[in-house]
Amino acid sequence: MSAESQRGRKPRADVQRNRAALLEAAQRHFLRDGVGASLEGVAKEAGVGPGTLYRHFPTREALLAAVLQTRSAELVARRADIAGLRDASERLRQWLRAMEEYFSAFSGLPEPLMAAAREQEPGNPLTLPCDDLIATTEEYVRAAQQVGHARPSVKGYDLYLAAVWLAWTKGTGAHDEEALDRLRALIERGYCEQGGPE
Amino acid sequence: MSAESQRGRKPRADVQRNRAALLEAAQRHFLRDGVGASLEGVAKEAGVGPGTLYRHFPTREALLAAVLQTRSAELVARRADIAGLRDASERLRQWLRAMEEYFSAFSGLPEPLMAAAREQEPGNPLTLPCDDLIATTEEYVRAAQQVGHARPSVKGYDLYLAAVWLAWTKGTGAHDEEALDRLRALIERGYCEQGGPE
DNA sequence: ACGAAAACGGAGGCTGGCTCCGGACAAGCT
DNA sequence: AGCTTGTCCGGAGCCAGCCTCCGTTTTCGT
Repeated sequence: MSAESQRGRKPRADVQRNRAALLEAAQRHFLRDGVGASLEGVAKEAGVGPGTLYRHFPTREALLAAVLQTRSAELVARRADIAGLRDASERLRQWLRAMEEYFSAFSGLPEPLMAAAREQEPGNPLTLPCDDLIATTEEYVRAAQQVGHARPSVKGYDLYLAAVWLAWTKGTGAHDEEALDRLRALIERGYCEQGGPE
Repeated sequence: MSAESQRGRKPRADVQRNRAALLEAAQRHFLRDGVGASLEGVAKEAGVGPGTLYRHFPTREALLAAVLQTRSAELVARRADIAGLRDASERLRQWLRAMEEYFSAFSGLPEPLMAAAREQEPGNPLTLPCDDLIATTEEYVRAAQQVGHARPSVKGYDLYLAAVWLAWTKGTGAHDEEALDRLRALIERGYCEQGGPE
């Protein structure tokens, strides 16, 4: 645990303080203005200069990944809830909903998510967490397939993309909840074995 | 037809020339750099100043809408081809493909498309053409429903959103053609009546 | 050919991203 | 405590792109 923090010299106090302040300010700005929020504004609100921000987080994606890391507690909580469900198909459905909500945290989040999924070399700090989510989705899909509730041709990646889509539509397009429900139903009929949920 | 061009005074020659040059330059830039291309660059390539560009097209969306208008010949050609098909479900399928390809013309096009679908007041120049496409989709959907090839609960708007999604995924995410095919199949199973295309 | 109306176009203000380096400051040693 | 050293801070500054305003130029009608 603390073995890593002792490697090399020592962790300076102001570094941790600034990092925490930046993360908090960034989260607030992302919540209010979306992922395109002004980084200068974030730095100002955190009480540091732009240089400090860019040293801690060289790119917007790096900052975003760190903030998302902070919020990942949501997802692990959801996974715990999901584990209690009996039906594998219900677990898959709830997992997709959990991802969709997670991706809806900040307006404009789906774009960098897609960009991260594209890159093979992890120059993008979002790539690793995304691959992790895709792998998790794949597990849920496999379980649902084994009980005959998901078509064999469906991949975890497909449903991950579908979750990103729903989040994107929610944030970008019509905020019509009816339309979103129809879209979710459409996706579900698309991956379920003949006949769908009913 | 020409009644409008004679109303008031007359259309100046340089206006038409500049407008045409702007449209051509804009199309080239959008093709190369996506919809976020530098408008200053467009103006420079068209051989006019920024002021001229903004007088002709007050916003980026207005320019985009005009360029898209230019390209709509594609779509009407596709509609003519589609009209020759026997099966209503095949017509719907082809129409969705046609929209998907049309929306893939410029990288980043899906975002303004979604933004346009959201607004009710047509301050956005893209809103009208989009509503037109949605209405057309609705027609194809109705026809497919009447021969029992599409579920009654599906709306034209849903499949329009799906087409935008596919274009977005193609442009933004993995360029994996296999994955796109799986996504298309998923959508299709989602809107078809029990059993899907096979 | 001339005058008025319309259009041009570039200078310039503004915002936000990103860099670079002189100065400050914390950690450890004596 | 005081010093040394290396890290870290932070703002001045540069660049790119958006958009506007107004003096100048072009065009059309007579």
